[in-house]
Amino acid sequence: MTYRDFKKSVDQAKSDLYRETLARHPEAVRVKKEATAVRNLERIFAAALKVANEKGFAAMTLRDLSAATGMSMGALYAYFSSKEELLAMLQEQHRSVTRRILEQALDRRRDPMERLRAAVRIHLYLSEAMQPWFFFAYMEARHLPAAERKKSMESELATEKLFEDLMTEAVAAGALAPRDCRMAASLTKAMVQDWYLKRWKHAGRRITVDQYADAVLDAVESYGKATGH
Amino acid sequence: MTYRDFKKSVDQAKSDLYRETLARHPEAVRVKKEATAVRNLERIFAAALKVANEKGFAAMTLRDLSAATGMSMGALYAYFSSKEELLAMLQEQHRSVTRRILEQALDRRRDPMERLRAAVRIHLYLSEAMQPWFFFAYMEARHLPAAERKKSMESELATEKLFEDLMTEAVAAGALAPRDCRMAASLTKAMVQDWYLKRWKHAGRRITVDQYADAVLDAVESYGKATGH
DNA sequence: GTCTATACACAGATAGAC
DNA sequence: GTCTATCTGTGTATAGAC
Repeated sequence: MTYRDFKKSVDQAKSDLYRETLARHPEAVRVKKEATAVRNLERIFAAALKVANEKGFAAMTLRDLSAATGMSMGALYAYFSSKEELLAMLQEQHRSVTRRILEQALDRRRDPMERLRAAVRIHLYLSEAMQPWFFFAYMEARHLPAAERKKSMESELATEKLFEDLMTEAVAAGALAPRDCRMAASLTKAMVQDWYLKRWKHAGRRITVDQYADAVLDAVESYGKATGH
Repeated sequence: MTYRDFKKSVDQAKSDLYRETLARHPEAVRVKKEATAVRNLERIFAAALKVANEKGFAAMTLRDLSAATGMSMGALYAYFSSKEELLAMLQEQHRSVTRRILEQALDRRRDPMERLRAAVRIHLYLSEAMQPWFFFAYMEARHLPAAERKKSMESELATEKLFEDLMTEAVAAGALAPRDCRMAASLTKAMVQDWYLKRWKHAGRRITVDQYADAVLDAVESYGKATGH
């Protein structure tokens, strides 16, 4: 699979997700007509990510958001009841998309090494298709209230655990040499995250996500083939 | 060299650095007695890093800072003329420490592979000794005005370029197999940064900086020994 | 549903006593 | 040098007309 194929399937799934978010926050979104609500939520989320990723969520004022969406502040408050709730909605939507896409992508594969490669690749592809979301979730995690922050940490550790388990399986199957799989997974995660945290750098070097995925997988496999001391 | 040895030399250099910062901002710091100025700048910087790394610099109010330092707001303003200038002072001090320590540590070594190992290790040690500074510089870089942000990006790219050049030298000397050294340096930087960005995770696993450095260098060397396809 | 106008709180910054 | 008291702008949030 290449990034092009992947992106199509993600784009299709997107509008469903807005309907889900509406269903999850019935008390917050006061707008009743679903079509209107979905369209405006999309505008609000897109504008919020754009502005917040430039100057930070705390520094983004609701007047900024009003200007960026073309909606009045009064209208904005029909879609969330406080700025903090907007933050929670953004984080939650991000987590649910990530979970869903990763799960369904790994479903059909069996070979451990193939599953490991797919997990890394899909994670990179998804972060490319939804870069603003991933960047936002990473940078704003510490501004969440305790309960939300915990969810965010767990979600991150789950990804890492997935890498670790797949590596352990690959070792058991003889596809990788014995290693500290938890450390290997941690280092892999760091390389994957750099893709969306430093996008300007990679873009300036004209690196595509496919090339980056190849490089990361190459690093993982050569680390796993050499003998640890 | 281990982390213990390294930390001593850094601690010694620290008070010099406050005197330097004072010299660089004569118009901002109105306090004339050097000993007082150094002592209070130290308190202010430590408190600012602590609070800002918890809730973000934008969300930290000067009243927070006043409470954390035990100084009044009036007193704080004797050490900087605006919150934005405090931000610039913090970033600048971070950059100058990093530059100085890295340069002096690489001075005496000649063998390319040894220099590469030292560069990675020293970078990790320094980020450990000054974790709050590194975390702060990374997370707050995008809130800087354009000119400051440019300096910050250049400083980061310089570190990466150092890794790249040392890898290129190591390849030329036959110590590493031919590879895309820029990509290898980029991946290495990502692993190094993860050490101070996700400290809670590594601390929870009881990983020491020495162990982490070994793992990263192990990854770099096995990547550099396998033949790229 | 969306707008304009406004309430109220709290931020950064300073003046002037000590 | 440091404090307390205060000024002024701007932020979040809402009320009520359309």
